[in-house]
Amino acid sequence: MEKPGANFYEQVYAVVRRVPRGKVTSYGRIANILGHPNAARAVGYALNALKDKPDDPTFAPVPWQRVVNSQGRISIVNREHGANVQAQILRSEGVVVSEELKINLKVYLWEGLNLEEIEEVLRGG
DNA sequence: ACAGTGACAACAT
DNA sequence: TATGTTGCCACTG
Repeated sequence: MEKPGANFYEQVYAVVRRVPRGKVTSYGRIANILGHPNAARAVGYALNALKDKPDDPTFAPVPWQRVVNSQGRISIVNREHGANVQAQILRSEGVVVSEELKINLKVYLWEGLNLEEIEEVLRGG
């Protein structure tokens, strides 16, 4: 077993790994899927913690770039060569990101998970 | 045990 | 549309 609290992070990662290439979702939607409707900030915190994890080879990569805020806007400021890193990665996946770092959720919003899939995630998948 | 922190979200101006 | 404010939560020292 793991310590209780850390499980939330793993659940967040499990959900994000299900977001397909070319689609995006929001911090709040992930929190909702996990049954914590008001834990959007914690989701962001969990993704931020990824910076310390990639070293572990048993840790499957998480497509963190597919998570944006409820307005469909990128919430990170990481820049490289004058362009937002997250925006560049998303564009490489086929997602149209405007100059203002906005994404049309009407087009690129991930449908989410059905009940069965959610239970699977909560079980640790 | 407890106050501080952050990749949010909803609401009020 | 653009700020500013408030509520939330898991994690950390």
